[in-house]
Amino acid sequence: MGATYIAGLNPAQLQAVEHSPTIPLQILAGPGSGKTRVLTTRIAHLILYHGLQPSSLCAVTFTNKAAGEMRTRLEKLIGKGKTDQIHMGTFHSLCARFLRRHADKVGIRGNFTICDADESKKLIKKSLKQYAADFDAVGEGLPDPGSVANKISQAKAKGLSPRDLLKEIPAKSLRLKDVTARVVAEIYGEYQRILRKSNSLDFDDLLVFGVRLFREHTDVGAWCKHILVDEFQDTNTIQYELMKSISAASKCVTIVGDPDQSIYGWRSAEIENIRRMTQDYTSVAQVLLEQNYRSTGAILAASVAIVAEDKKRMPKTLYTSHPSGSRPCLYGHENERDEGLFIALEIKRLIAYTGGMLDHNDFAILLRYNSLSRVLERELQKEGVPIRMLGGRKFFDRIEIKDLLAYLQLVDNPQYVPAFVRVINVPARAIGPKTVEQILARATELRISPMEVVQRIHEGKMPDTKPPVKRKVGDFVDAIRLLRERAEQHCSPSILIPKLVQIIEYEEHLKKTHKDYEERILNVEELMNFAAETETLGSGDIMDPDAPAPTDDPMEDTPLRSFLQASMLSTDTDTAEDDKSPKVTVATCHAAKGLEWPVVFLPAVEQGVFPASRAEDPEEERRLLYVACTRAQCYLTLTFCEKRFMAGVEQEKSISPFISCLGQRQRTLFADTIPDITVDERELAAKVIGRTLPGEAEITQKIQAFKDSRRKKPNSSAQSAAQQQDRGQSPGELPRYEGPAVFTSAAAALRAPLPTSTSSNRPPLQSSSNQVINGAARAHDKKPILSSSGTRAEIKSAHQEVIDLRSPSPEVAQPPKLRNAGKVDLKGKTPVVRRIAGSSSRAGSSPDASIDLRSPSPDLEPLLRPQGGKNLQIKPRSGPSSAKASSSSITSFFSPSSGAKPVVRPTVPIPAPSRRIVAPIVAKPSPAPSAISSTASDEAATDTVKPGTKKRLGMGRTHIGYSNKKFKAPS
DNA sequence: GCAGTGCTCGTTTTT
DNA sequence: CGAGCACTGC
Repeated sequence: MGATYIAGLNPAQLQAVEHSPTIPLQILAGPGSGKTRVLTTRIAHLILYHGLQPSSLCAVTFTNKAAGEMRTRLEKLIGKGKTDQIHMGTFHSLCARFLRRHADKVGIRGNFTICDADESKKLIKKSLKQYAADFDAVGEGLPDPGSVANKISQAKAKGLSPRDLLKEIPAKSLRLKDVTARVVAEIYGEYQRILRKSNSLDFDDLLVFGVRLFREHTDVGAWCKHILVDEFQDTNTIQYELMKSISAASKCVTIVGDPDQSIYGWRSAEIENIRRMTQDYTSVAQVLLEQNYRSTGAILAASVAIVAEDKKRMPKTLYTSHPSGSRPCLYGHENERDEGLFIALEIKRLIAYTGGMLDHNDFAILLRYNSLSRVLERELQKEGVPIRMLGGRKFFDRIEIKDLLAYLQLVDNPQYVPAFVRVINVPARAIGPKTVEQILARATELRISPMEVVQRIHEGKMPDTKPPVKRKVGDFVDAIRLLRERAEQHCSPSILIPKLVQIIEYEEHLKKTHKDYEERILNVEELMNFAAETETLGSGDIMDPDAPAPTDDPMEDTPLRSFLQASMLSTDTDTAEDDKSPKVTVATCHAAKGLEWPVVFLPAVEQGVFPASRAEDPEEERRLLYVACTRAQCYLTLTFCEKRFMAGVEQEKSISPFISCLGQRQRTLFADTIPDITVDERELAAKVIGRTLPGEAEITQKIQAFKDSRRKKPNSSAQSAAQQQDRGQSPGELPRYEGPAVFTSAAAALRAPLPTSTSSNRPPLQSSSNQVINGAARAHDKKPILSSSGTRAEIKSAHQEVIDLRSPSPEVAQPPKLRNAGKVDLKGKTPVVRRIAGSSSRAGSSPDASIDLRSPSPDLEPLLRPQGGKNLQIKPRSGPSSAKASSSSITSFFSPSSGAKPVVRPTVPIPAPSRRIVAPIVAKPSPAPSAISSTASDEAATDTVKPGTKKRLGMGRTHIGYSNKKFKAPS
């Protein structure tokens, strides 16, 4: 069939798209293999070719952002009209949507409030206090409410009730573990009762009640003819159950997943679900997408080498059609400030050396956890590199936002106790904790909501209350009542919020209670913007395709209710950003899932961070590092420090075991110099990301400008000392790290044990055609890297080198224009002012950070014309330990459980590499021991691609421009 | 009842 | 180092 939407798919992708709609399908897709494209194309195919009604399809994504992405792409394929009819969203948002409409069927009310994690933690904390005696009895203090909340959440994720939990605990045991478990079970029960009384569901409840709804009322899900689930490796048990119950009628499911990218075990995700599915559904077919279109060969090779160290992992094969490119860079620094500065300078350098082909949007810095961003933010800010923080709920977690939302929640659902408690005394109404307790007690006693209690007090129907309370409560009750009337008339939140702010005089309250009230008022305005957005976008992903026509039923959806739901279910990652100027993305590795950037930095690749010191599953941490590495298209840089401040204490750090366990292969996989951006290198990068380079003249000029800008800053210590004094500064101020062209001690230590070429930035083997990277390969040599003794001298001397190259920081030289300049506290306190969001996926207007948006088709170009020229039949590869790896059946991909169902494999020949590199990517002893400062091997490296280009530009390896001092080999 | 000060504590990842 | 916490004095 010549359908245009199918054009450009490779055979495996085509297989997945065209696979029979009636046979359950698993698409096992490696990173960058075009899974989102396959998924959307399959949806289009189901509609356009098989004639399924859009409204009979259900597409589930892991985040709202991903849903938005999918929506954008589908609109291009099948138009907005059809796209809007598809039931699309996260499991949570889908459940919320159906529960609103069928609330009565599961014993709740349609105006239920979604209780966020913060409020549920508060509720749990309160309940917990009653159990102090139980813990006293075993000589312990109270456990952390957060951990209790976690345990409850885990129970729900597995579909366990409080009673189920109690069953597993030995009665009357006094072991701490059992006492805790018992208390958790009891609190769980009590917590649920409170939620019910509040007409509220927490995040997990959305799924629990969702399953109940679809399971017990099969008519509710009867519309569903096919359900497609993305990121299936990250689904937990209850989500799996949900998928099952939604597909109960049709039994038609398509899932996409990658076991290697399973990084949500801590949230009870079960990779096992992939295997379970093959048992629960009949004749499950499986298609593997192994062709990577995202990254260069060198990046993919290093990434796969990392994840392949997981011994329990099912080996598999990945291909890339891109050339090898620069090896990922592995770089050590003395401390995190150097690290941050290094990254800032590298970003500038790469922008200059690509002649502006790359802008700030093309860079990402991925962190193991958020707190690592502090120093980084500061360093980048100092260097004038603009950043955006991606992810988290920062915006919706701000006090001023929570306050206003609580009011609105109370307006919509007067039973919701957490909101009542939060705002009954905001602004201050002289109703302190004690009074609140009395009101709550009263409510319990009378079996009414606390809101009802104050209403009665206000109306004088509640005799024995102190007179002052009655007076104070008046405004509050009136405000809520007024807003409720408006809300019921479908008044939009963008009108309700200003009204609310005005009635309760919220701005005055902010001015009185917060120093930074200006910022907070801006946030309030931002909330109004968000409300307006939610309305115009038809409430985004929570839109209901077959919503009934508006009626006067008070339980029907109001704009306010949609708005509240959107607020609770969206992170600021998926809300649009107003400032569109290019910025470097800073995100956690988790938040980076599914995204890609031309350049990725990975700071703090250290023991205790990767894996995180309290991580439970080290293999999951390894996969996380793999996920992070595979986000990069052209350049990947891992950095680590010798020392890092953690918890206010300076700690000695060593490189991550996930890297050091690679042993000698580390040297072939990673470079310890930054990539030399030659003409060829630039062209390669341009090709990989599907862009065109500016003319050489322009590039040369940009490079010159960059060099000039660096030169202005003092480079040698003597010079800098002089300049420093010229400015009247005292010497001995913070030294400034001037150039990544120098090795710090840690990097030197990396080199030390074995002499190796540091100047060639290319892997020993390279090919401009397809490469095969076989995950089954394993390193046999496992020498620890930093432990080698006798290298101290080298460390020292290299270290010395660094110090010499530093120059003092001219504090005056602040970067000219910073994001939010003026509002930002330059001392580095919370620089977050307004909603700092991710790319505007919903609007689809911002090109950054979204797969393929940037370069829709060129990415897939190689698919059509495999460089090798010939289509080779895929065969099990032979070679060291790789035989099993490439065997291609369902049984080999997963645990070889015997009960495996028939397998459908691509029967079409898959374009295979014309030249293969079979891993292990050769642990050849590296050629030139003396190569540390060798230009010769440098030349050799570039020459392999295209000779002569280098001279033209006249740059050596150390050219980098940060420093005129050439690095010398330690003698 | 409230606001300010000192203290402590602990720092993973998110729908 | 920073954000939340409890305690204190008004």
